[in-house]
Amino acid sequence: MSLRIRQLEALIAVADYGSITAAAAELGVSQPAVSRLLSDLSKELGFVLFDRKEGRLIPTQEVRFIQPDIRRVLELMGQIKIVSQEVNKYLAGHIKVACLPGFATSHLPEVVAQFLDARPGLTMTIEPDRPERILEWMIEEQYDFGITDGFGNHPALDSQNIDIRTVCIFPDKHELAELETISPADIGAEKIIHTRQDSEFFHRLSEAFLRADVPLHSHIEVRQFTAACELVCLGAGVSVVSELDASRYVGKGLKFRPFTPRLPHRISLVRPLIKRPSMVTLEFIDHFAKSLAPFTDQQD
Amino acid sequence: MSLRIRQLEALIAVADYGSITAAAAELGVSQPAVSRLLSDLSKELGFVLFDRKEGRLIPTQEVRFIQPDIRRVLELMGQIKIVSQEVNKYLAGHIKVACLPGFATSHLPEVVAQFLDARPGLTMTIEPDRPERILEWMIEEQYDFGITDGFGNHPALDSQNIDIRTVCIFPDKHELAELETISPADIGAEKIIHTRQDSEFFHRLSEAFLRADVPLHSHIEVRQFTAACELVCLGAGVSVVSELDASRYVGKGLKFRPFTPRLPHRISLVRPLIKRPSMVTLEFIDHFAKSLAPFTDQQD
DNA sequence: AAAAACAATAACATGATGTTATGTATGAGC
DNA sequence: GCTCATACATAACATCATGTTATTGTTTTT
Repeated sequence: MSLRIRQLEALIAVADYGSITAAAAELGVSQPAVSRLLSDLSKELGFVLFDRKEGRLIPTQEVRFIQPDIRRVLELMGQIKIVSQEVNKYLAGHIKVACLPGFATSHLPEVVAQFLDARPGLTMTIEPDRPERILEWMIEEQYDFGITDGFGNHPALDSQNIDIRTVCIFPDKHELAELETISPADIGAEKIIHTRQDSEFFHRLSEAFLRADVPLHSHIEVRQFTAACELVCLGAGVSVVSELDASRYVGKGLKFRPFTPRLPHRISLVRPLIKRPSMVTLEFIDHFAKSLAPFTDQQD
Repeated sequence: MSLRIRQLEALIAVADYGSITAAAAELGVSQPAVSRLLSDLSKELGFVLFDRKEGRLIPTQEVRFIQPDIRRVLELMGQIKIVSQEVNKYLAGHIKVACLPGFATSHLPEVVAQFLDARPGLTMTIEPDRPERILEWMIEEQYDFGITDGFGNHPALDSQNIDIRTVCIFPDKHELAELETISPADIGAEKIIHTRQDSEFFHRLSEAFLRADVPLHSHIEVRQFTAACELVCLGAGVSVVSELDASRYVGKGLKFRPFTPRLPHRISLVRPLIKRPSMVTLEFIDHFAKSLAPFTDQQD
């Protein structure tokens, strides 16, 4: 038995309009077309579909019994069409993003919210974790897009590096505010809050101090720039962090100035090479990269 | 845009089997048929459906996004087919029955239960009410089948009368048990429990007493035979009721013997004439009529 | 590098679904 | 009860969807 969508549409239209002619008009086809759709359907189902009563066609009990299911089918078909078109317009779908914990709480939410706002059918998953896990996930193609620390290259990944400007942050009333830019020598006497000793960024920072022949008074070690910002606000010391994080704390207890030498903080936007990305994923990656533009000098 | 069921079936089959060839085998068609169904669908939807990975076809994000809806549609279509076939075998559907309150609690439930047992998809509504309302409902075609007191005829109704044998009931230990049949003279001294004075059955009963020149000692007036049975069990008197009801109380405190003269209790099985009945409704009416056979002498 | 498996394309048959033209039944009005 | 208007069914045919087989092109495996 082969029930066809068209037959079901005809059935419902006739049930709703009470006449084959009216149903045909509604469906935008000729009356005989509907006539035959119904007679075919009736033959296939094996029972009478309508009774005439005072000129109107009334569905039989049997039809009434299957009508709800039929309506659901038609409704779902319509929904599939709509959703497909939206997917097509890059509006619907689902994107899984893995990122560093810092991004999950500070910059990413706004970007995501804005992106989703314009795309009603779209949903996203944001999963924060350590850089190594993020790379693993990307290689295993568990996620569509990853935001992590700068790294070299991987044959299975398409990565795009972005260098975020870093700045020196200090408490609101600190006299460092009088300087245009801040160098290691300017903060040689300060208590320094910095990222983990084994991090690539701390390595470059201490190297800069070394070259300037300035001691680096390590005071507190944190994992995230955000934590450094909080501590600086509380007057615990000064730090060098990405402008991305610093700018969010302006007016909340800290100020910042450019740091020299430039020690850009490199992050990588990563996606699996093998897995063909959906259109909307590529759009989102692009959108995210653009959101970082105000904090970059150059891009590669 | 015209999504066709066949295309969706092909999509799901390929997604499930990971290969066009396997999907074609599953669908029972040739490989090129599936190939083209997919390429057509892809064109209509406007996005790529599958990626190759290690020889397997993996659905794209877009497809994964609409896959649940598609599966539901196919599932529902299957269900519609099955239900239609069951309706066809008189197994599924819905029947609305209106009946006298007496039937709703005593005889009808067993008949309905047995009927439904053999027809898993079938459901029923049982609505008890007064005879006049039942007729109204039938004329308004609100119900498929009515069980009511005997009545003449109505141009809008198809009715079938059934005469149920009536018997005299009395408490278990009553000496009436020694008689083969019971006549008005035998119970002239008893307290009589009977239906309402304005009921047709009471009219005929009192007429029988009158002809036998026996006084009828009206003791309690009830609306239903069942109530009379309960009262007789409690020793409140004797009564004449349909054998249908009496037989249900045997061993529960009463006995019965045939009553002479015969005062058959006439009930009518009614259905709307205009409304074409479903197959299963006709089956049920027939089934119900047969269930009354043990309690009838003749039928008309 | 060759063989095997798989998918795409072409050419064609058939069925589903549309059309127009026409016949038939049914309700409304006289 | 007759006639007309309306609605539905049927017939003949056009077109598109969907199937087939034959063949070619691509991957995967050996």
